[in-house]
Amino acid sequence: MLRHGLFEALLRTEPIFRNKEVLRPTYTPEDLPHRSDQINQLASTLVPALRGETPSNVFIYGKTGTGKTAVAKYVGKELIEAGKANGARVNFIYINCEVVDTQYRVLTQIANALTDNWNERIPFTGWPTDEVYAKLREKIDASGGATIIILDEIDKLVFKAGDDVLYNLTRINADLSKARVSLIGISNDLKFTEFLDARVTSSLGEEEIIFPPYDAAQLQDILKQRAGVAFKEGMLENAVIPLCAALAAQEHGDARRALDLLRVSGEIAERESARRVSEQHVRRAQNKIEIDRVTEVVRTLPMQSKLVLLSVILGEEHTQRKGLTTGESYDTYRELCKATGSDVLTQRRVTDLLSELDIMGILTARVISKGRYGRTKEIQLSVPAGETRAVLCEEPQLELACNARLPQQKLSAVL
DNA sequence: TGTCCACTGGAAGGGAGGGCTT
DNA sequence: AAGCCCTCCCTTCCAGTGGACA
Repeated sequence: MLRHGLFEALLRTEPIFRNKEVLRPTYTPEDLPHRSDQINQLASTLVPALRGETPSNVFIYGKTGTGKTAVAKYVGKELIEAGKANGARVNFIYINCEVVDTQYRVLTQIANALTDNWNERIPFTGWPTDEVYAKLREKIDASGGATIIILDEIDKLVFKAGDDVLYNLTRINADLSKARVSLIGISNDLKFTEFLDARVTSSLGEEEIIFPPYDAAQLQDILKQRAGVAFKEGMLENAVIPLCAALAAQEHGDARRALDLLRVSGEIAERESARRVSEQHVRRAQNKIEIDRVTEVVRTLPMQSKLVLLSVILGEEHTQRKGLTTGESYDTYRELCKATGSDVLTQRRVTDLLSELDIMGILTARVISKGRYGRTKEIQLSVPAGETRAVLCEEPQLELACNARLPQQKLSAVL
């Protein structure tokens, strides 16, 4: 039967958002509060591009959600404008190395960004790498002026493909006659520089810009600025923005997190047809974001890790207490493997899988000594059992064990 | 005080699978 | 196609250990 007025009822409720898009991480705002130092620093490093000189390469470092990408894109946009106004040719190419993560793809991406003509594009596979490099050189030279290349999440590229690309790109100026290239590397992980050739490190790090985390007050400013555009007038209770800022400040001052919180709070309020967004909505949003994160992590776990995790959940259920020993969870795991027809790994391997789950924050495992009764790890689930179990149940192989459970007596005999 | 439990976690190495070169 | 190397996942082996208990 059709429910009449299903959408009418929803449409009648006053919308809370004016423009939700400005709260999304992909949005680059016109104005970046508390980042003027970094903007100026980057701009003054790049300004030689407008004078026909070669700008230094720049390395940008900062934790997630500190505005690195936004600042780089913002300065890029301004630079192109200034170039047009002053008759200087400036190319600005943004590459996210999490997506474009091999030498071939990076070079192709840059070359194709400099081509308007579809027929001249380099195919996504097929060419020898040195030929791509030669073509790229030719295109950069043909385009002339300055070409600024942003390599975002550059650590991902180095881990995946090594530093050959960076080595080649940092030396490309020597092979150019009419044009100049400078690189901006962005990373939230400093460790990756250990894997770089010393020549690449010194060349890439000619200039360094550090993005410190935002504190709670700065996050409030950011939220206020965006909330003004995102929400309709008077839709936020006074406590909402300070709370979002405080919660995000606890998590290493991540602006992305703060904006997510605000957006999800609004969505929850809207779904409930609430008149305004309240503190309660923020708390619920915090909870929802955390559960979504866990759900995503658990869903993408390899099969054996899922088995180990499920055996911890089942083990806690059956023993009716928090905190299992390694031996207990391994016994449950073995039963579970038999019940699902999976391979049984050794205890040694399972301890490693447990440690991995510990590092991911899905459970906590700490070494305790029970004296006479040996030394072991005490393993506790640190995520909601119900939701986690529901995600594990999605796996066809685990569905039965998850829902129908293991044979009761068999398990209790073991435990 | 020494014993001994139930492990921990390092080291070394096997083998499957993918990618690259020849 | 063959050979080689690398990475990942895993096993086997084993020395080491905190602290309750005799």
